[in-house]
Amino acid sequence: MSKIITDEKLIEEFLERGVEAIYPSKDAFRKKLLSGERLRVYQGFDPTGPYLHVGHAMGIRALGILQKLGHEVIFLIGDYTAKVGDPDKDTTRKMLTDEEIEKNMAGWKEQASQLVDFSGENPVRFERNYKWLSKLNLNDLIKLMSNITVQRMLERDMFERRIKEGDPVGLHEFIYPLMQGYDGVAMEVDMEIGGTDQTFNMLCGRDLVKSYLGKEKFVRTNKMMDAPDGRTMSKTKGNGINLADTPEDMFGKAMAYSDDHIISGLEFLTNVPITEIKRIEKEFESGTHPMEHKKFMAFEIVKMIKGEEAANQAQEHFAKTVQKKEVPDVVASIESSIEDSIVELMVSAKMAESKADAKRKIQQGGVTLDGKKIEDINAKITKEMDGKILKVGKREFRKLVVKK
RNA sequence: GGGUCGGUGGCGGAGUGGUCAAUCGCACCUGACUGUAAAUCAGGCGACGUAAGUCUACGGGGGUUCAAAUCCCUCCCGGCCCA
Repeated sequence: MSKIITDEKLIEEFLERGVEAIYPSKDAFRKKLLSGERLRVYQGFDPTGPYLHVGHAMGIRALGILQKLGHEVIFLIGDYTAKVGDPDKDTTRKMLTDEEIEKNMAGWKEQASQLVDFSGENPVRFERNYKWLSKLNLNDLIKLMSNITVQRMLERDMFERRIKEGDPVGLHEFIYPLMQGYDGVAMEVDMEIGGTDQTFNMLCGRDLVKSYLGKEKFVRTNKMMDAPDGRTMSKTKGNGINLADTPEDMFGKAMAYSDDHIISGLEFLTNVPITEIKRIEKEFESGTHPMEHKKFMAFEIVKMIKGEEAANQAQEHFAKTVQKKEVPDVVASIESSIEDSIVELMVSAKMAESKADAKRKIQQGGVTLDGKKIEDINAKITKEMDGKILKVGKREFRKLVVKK
């Protein structure tokens, strides 16, 4: 059992950065953290997609702070709840099969381990809610349901809207908040962390913990960061900056944010001190070039997840390939033989989806060899091409290795 | 159980016998431009084929027809209303 630390700086960091609200209040939770009591905290993740993204990183990093403070941290995988599907804004989600869930879960530990520690003397623990939810019987369910009123469910604006517009609302969707809330009961937690989209579910759970265990479950809601395309970042849509992305991709995706996301990006997705961010915000207003700030943000995002060295490399890569349009330092090579067709080579190297796609790319002028456009869709590999760089689109580079 | 509407490409959603590989929007791809992988603009977007064309595809199966996503039969699935 590890010692509880009451480092005020870390505590303030936990209470402030990226936080929308803490229930019942920040002060109450600060007091709790300072009390020396060891708390059990968790965040749940539904395995609806294979990749965690930087939005999840906000919560995971918050868990990491509590881990450092010596508290007991649980990384909950909602393998059972994912089967029901959290009610979406306007659609009923389809239920996932076991295989899909297993597939999506693979690699999560690795992705999350960039921000929390799954080993050491106070390791973050994995749980799966299948363990307890699958055992609930009808009596248990009825008891659970008696804690929440239909009125409260219907109040949820998402349901309200769907009903008004004649969109279907599955009855099982009402059970979702109860199941999520029961997780907290089963694990006897003191706090749950989640995005603001989880507020309703988490507060239902707070009531359940109070009623079943007679104690307070604190709730921290995180502000939500948009994806670079301006929509909400989502595992299902796959539009986020993923924790499993290469540093180069992360950097590039971060640079795709519009300028007005820079400040919130710095606050939510990096470790840059809040005071520093305030300073940048001021500088921003006085008219420094946003590009520099955005690069700084991209750099810091990569640094937080992948480390400083990777961030440096990613930045260099971006400057080279995107800004100067040069060939990057490290290029994967592909083997080919003389007389192979370029088109087929592109397909086998996954630079095009099909031969038709490859031909289209050539016809549209998107394929170059050492900077020279390939015009002929029937072009064949020659021995002169050995060692040259084949480029497809803006950022696909392969070095040709021609076997004699 | 009764009535009714519907199941079309990754998604949304047109299309009701040939001119449909299927309007359009989103997503995606390529190009131009840009501080940016943003925005904008242009083009593309089933597969195979240099092409003519061929094949596969409009919930599943069967049928009518010279010809079906479109008509008929049947099965499966869903919405809404009534009981």
